[in-house]
Amino acid sequence: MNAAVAPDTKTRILDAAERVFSQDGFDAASLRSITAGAQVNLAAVNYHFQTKEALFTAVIERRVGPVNQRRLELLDALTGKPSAERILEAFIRPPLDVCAAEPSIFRPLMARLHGVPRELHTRIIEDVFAPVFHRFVDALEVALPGTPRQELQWRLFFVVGAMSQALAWGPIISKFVDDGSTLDEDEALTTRLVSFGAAGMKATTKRVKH
Amino acid sequence: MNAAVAPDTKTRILDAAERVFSQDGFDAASLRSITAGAQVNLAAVNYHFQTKEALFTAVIERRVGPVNQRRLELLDALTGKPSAERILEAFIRPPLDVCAAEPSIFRPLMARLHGVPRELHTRIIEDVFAPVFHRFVDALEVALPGTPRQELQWRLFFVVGAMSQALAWGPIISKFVDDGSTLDEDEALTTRLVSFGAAGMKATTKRVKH
DNA sequence: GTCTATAACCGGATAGAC
DNA sequence: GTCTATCCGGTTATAGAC
Repeated sequence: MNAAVAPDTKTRILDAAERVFSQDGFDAASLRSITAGAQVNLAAVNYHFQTKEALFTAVIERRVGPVNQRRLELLDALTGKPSAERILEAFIRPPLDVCAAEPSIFRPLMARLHGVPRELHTRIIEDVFAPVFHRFVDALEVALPGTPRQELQWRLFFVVGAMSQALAWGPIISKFVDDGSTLDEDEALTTRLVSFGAAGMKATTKRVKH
Repeated sequence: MNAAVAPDTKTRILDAAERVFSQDGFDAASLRSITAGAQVNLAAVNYHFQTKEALFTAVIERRVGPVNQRRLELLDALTGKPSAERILEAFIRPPLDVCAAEPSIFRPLMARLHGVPRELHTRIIEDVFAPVFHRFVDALEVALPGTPRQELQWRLFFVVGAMSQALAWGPIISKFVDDGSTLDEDEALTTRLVSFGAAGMKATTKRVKH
């Protein structure tokens, strides 16, 4: 009922922190620029979040939870014996939808989360992401019988990497892609990732020369 | 002839910087920890490299050049009408070989380079990596006729992401992979990436529901 | 070329008033 | 809950001796 009232201090800090962490990364971001953006006092962040690390964790958790929940919803909605394509789409679409909503923020934020792990990220990834990851591996095991589970795990990891790469470098990818398409955003990228990833998932491993 | 003499100041700084940047990232790394590791004075780094950014660039360039040169050598050595597998192997093997040589340093360093772009990285990537990238797209265009060049560019980008992901998270990937294989390092990872990437390259794009 | 010393500044965190 | 003021340590970069 109450339409978009002015957000409270804690929310304003989270919003501003999201912007600044996304743009500068954890180390280069300063609490001062965050509090300036949130138009709150520097001390407020310590009152509400204690430390910079805890603030970062809060920023990530606010976004990562819903994405993973949506992934599982889409996965559970698949009926029959779903193909690798449809399983991957359930995995890929939720984060890309969020990124499409506000690219300048969520794209680098997601890409950073999947980038080089800091102890900070690791806990979040392990606790929140690992269960979802394994649910999708389970589904892929049904869709692609005969492929060792371990292989499917590696390949799903590769898909995460491909997605993360597209998010991170999307804005300047035109430097590499010839035609004018700055960034076939949203739907085209999802399609590309799904068809690439599904094909990779189905690969028949050949021995490379040894 | 002269067997491994003590490296000079400039080289010691580069070596130490490589370690520290790799471990902490550009922002969190401090010149003080670098000069401590190199056992040189703080001012030496400014004398030899002027700024922290220039030092970082020098660190990257020292490693990235040889890797790309080796990539092109392997590509040129392919005879006949090489398959996507062999082309991708020429692309993937050189960086993975370097990473295998000293995993704790080069894995995160390479992964950081391909991570979220800072203005800093962007120039290096554009100048040094883009020409190599296009050479490989050329080769893939011959190997996979009928696939639009633009599509091949996106997919090679995805391969870079998969590789980068494997490098970045390799050390803790055992949290996700069920069996004990902490890290099928080196050869097995190359094989996995080549077969996954080649299959993805050959994907026939299907329309995702719209 | 390499050092010491220091400039000039910015970082996170906190104490204590209101 | 929110502010002001401040502590204290760390940062890059440079000036100038040797």
